[in-house]
Amino acid sequence: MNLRSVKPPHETRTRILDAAEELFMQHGFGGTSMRQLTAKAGANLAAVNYHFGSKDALVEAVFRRRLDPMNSGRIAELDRIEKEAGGRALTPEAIIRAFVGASLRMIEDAKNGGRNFIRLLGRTYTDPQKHIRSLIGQLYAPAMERFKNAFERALPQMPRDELVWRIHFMFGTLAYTLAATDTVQLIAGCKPEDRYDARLLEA
Amino acid sequence: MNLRSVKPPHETRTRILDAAEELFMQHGFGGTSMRQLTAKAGANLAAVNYHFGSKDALVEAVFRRRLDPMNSGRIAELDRIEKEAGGRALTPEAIIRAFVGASLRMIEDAKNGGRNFIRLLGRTYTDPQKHIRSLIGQLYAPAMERFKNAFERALPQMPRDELVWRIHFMFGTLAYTLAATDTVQLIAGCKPEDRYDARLLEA
DNA sequence: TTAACATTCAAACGTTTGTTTGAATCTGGA
DNA sequence: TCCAGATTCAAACAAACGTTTGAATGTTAA
Repeated sequence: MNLRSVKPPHETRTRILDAAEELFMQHGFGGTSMRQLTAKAGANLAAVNYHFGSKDALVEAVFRRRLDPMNSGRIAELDRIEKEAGGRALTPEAIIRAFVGASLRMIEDAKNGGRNFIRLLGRTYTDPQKHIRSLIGQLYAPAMERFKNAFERALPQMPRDELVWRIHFMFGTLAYTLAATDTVQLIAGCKPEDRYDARLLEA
Repeated sequence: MNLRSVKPPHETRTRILDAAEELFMQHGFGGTSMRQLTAKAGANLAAVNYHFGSKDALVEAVFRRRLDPMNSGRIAELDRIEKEAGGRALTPEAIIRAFVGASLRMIEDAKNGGRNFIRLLGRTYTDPQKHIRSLIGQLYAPAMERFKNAFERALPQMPRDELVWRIHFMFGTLAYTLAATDTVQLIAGCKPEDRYDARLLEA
C-alpha cells in the first residue's frame, strides 16, 4: 500500500526539486515563477502546491534535501577524527578539512547537480530576505554549534569574540568562492582546500 | 530657467534614491515594490517613472550615484601614489589600500547612508539576476582595468591567470565581508584593512 | 471488477506588480 | 497678472503572481 510512496510520487517530487534547484540558482527565488518551474519539471502548475504545500515550503525542501545529509556528514567526520585522535587536541586545519570536505565532495558530484546546489547556497548566504537567511541559519545550527566547540578546544588561547569572527569570516569566504565559480573557474580540485588552510593560519 | 533643475526636482529624486537604497538593501530589488518605495520616500507612486523612467533605471541610478564617484576616487588615488613613487614599482599593499580605502570611507560615512549602500553592493555581487550583475560589472570596468594593470606591474613574476584569480578572490572576500556586517559587527575601523593586507601576502 | 486513494490536469480565483494617463497644482520669468 | 513648463496626484491599466478548485485519470488492494 505504501509502495507508491517510493515509486511514482517521489518521481515528480524530485523532478520538481531538481528544476527548482537549477532555476533558483539562475534567477533567484522571487525571480522564479511556479509556471516556469513546473514547466521545466514537466509537471502541472498545481503540482508544487500539491506535493509541498506552498512555494516557501518548496524552498525549504530544496535546502533540506542537500543540507541535512551534508551537515550530518560533517558532524560524523568530526566525531571520527576526534575519536581517532584519542584525547589529543585537533589541529584547526583538520577541523576545517572536516567541514570543507562536504562542500568539495558535493561540488565534484556533478552528475547529481550538486554543483548547482552549492552555488545556490553560496548566493543564499547573502539573500536579502530575512526568513530565507534564518532558514539556512537554522539548518546549519547543529553543525555550527558542534564545530564552534571543536575550534574552542583546538584554540583555547583565542578570545571568544575573535574566534566567532574568524569562523564567520571563513564561512563567508567559503560561501563566496563557491558561489562565484561561474565568474572564475576553480583551477584545480584540491586548490581551494589549500587556500582555506592557509587562510586559517593567518591567525 | 534651469534653476529648478537644482532646487525642488533634485529633492524628490534624492529622497527616492535614499529610500530605494535602504529598501533594496533590506528586501532586495524584486522584494521592494514601487508602492512601499514611494511611500517611504514621501512621493507619489508615479514619481519613480516620472523621474527615472522605470524601476530598472532606478536601480541603475542608485548604483551610479555612489559607484561612479567611488571608482573615480580610486583611480585618482592610484594615480596619486604612482606619481608619488616616481618610476619605482608600487607594493601590492599600497594598491590594495588605494582600492579598499574608498569602501572604508563610504562605510564610515554613516550620516549619508553610505553604510547602506556598501551592504547593498556586497549583496548585489552575488545577485542571481544577470542584468544586475552585468550592470555593476560594467560600472566597475574602468577602475578594474586600471587596477589590474597596476597589479601586473607590481607583481611581474606572477602568471596572468593566477593574478586574475587572486584579484577576483580579493573582491569576493571584500564584498562578502562588507555585506555581512549585520551578522558580525566590524570590530574596529582599521581592522579589515589589516586583514586584506595579510590576505594578499599569502601569495 | 469494484471501491478507495493518490496524483494529474485545465481553469479560474483574488492580489499584487510596474506602468500609464490626464487632470490638478506648483513654480518662475515676462 | 498671466502663461508655459515642471511636478504631483488619484485613478486606472494589463500582466503576472501564488494558490485553490473540482473533475479526470491513474494506481493499488480486495
